[in-house]
Amino acid sequence: MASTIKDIAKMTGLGLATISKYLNGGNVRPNNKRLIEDAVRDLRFVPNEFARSLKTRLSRTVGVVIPELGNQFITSIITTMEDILRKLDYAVIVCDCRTDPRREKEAVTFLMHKRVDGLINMPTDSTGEHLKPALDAGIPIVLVDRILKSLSGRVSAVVVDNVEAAEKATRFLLESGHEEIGLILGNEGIYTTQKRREGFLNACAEFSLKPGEEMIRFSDYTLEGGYAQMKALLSLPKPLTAVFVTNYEMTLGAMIALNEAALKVPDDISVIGFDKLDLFGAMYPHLTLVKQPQNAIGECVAKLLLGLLSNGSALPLHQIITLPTQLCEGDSVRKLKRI
Amino acid sequence: MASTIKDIAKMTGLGLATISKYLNGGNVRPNNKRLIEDAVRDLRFVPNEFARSLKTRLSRTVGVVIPELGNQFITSIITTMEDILRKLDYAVIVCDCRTDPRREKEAVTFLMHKRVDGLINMPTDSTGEHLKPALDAGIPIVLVDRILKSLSGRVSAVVVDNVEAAEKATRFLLESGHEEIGLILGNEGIYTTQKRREGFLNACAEFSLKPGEEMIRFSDYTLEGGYAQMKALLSLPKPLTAVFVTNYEMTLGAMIALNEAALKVPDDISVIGFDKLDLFGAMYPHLTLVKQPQNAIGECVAKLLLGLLSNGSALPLHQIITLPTQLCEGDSVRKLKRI
DNA sequence: TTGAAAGCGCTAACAC
DNA sequence: GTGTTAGCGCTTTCAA
Repeated sequence: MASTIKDIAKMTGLGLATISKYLNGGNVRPNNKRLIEDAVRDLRFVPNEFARSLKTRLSRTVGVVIPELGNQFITSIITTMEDILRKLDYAVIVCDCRTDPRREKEAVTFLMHKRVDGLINMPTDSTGEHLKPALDAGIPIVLVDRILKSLSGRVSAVVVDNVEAAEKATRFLLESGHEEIGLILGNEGIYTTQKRREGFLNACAEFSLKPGEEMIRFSDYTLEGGYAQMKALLSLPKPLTAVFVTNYEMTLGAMIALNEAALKVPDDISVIGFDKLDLFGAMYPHLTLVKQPQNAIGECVAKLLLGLLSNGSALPLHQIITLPTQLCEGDSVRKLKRI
Repeated sequence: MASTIKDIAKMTGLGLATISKYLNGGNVRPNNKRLIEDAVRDLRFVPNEFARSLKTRLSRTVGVVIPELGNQFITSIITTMEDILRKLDYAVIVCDCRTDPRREKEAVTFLMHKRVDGLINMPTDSTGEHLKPALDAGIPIVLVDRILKSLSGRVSAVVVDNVEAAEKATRFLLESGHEEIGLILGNEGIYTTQKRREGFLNACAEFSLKPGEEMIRFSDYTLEGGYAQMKALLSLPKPLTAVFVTNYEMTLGAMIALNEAALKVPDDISVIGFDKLDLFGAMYPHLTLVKQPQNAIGECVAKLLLGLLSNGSALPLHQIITLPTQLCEGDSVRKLKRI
């Protein structure tokens, strides 16, 4: 049987309140402090979180709802967040909703039943409907990588500047003289997809270019998807001189498709990829790529939520943090003309 | 303020016990059942898990301790488990210990403080020291993909038949006439690495072959690692005719290295990879590979734990479940001789 | 600074 | 089948 503060009270002769106070960082007489510490050690006392939670109504637990665990961007963010949160004694409950809005809604309900103190969500459902119950219950929410207009001002969010990222990458290709540029995007309708598409089109417009719809491929942010769409791009009547792939998995897939087609990068085709500089930077040719600050994103999300959680009953000041991306130049883009 | 069963008692005129009983699946008079159901709906009653846990000493939560989130084998298993467990109302707390035994031990302590009902662990520490406290506390444990001899009989485990898997793959290469076979393994000292190495050597011995140490490369189960070790293998004085890569990420890395070296599979070199049939099966050439039953592993783990959890106070019957792998033949192995 | 006492919301004897 | 009651182990007034 595990020991309780009652046992400590008995052992030290002190009252429950004193012990509880000390355990929660309050001031007690040095002598009593020693007494309690000794008893805690001797009895191997560990506070019962159930009782504590029942009283405080706080679980020291946060829920994370994501579309898919098997994605390096998502897992790297979770790893960072989890690290920070666990250090502060917050447990992280992960719910993979498999890009299914119904499952996503269920996950939110589930986490509310588990009485999480806060919610982190990379939304699949773009209506934000699934978060309403949590919002009504006053549970602080931080969105990751995606913004939900319908929830504006009621949740915090951390995103990167997707439009600028795509503009920079596309502009780099255009300035190198490329005009036949393929674009491989994620799921249509998703925030990042829209923004990256927007950035791509912006840059093209700057150069008075209007890429055909067949050059802009929607996919699903998976390796298989990137592979398939790259194949599709290669089978286009008018050959591309360059391609911009907008996440890590799809970049990998696209590279595999290029290798299979025996196309040399950048001689036969130029490529700009996404994320995992350490990896793509180690390969030859070094891939030119858009690098998202994944660690910073995870940190921001964790700290934003922590801020909201410690905010007490004061009404939360929700913010949207936009982080910059970096265009890391490698050797995968051929200069078709002098810049 | 959330409603409680007291509110339901007031509203229905029933006693607390009746309501609690009904809520936990007990029998009540049909009329009262209706009464309670109506009240639950009207009051939007949700049982307070804190109070329930305090009383039952059960958290309906399980902890998962893994070496790394960014690994497809691990995340696919977690996804499957999480799905099954959540359906039964178990929350899954994930702790990524980054292949660090110290962090792993901390994770176990953390999860015990959170009072998880059970523990799932893909151990980094091969002594099993980190699990002792949980074992002493009587927390059911299921090991994934690795066995800890020191904990024999005190924990359950789900593994695949790694020796046989490596034997089959290696034998396939040998029977095709290959004699210069490279092997890319995971971290030295890890269970799966040892077993797969053993299987490889077994098969070689059957053919009276003793591969040089330089052909057996230890790595770390990452894409980067597979890439680097493939490069190393390619720089060996005596060229290989085949290579066997023992996980998904390293297979991907090895393929990239081969592509960079402009080596054609299987003409220049034969390859047997690991996992993700859907992916490697879509690529050309179709990779011949060892396929682990990832979903079945996740299912077994979840069900094994569930079994232990519902076992009540009866002393648990721990078992080791060994699942078979499959050798899926593609076009990536060249026949050097008629079989 | 300390201690007594109330109570968080639920479950589970136990008596009816 | 139902209701009364006594906790589970903690925090937190409040008075000393």
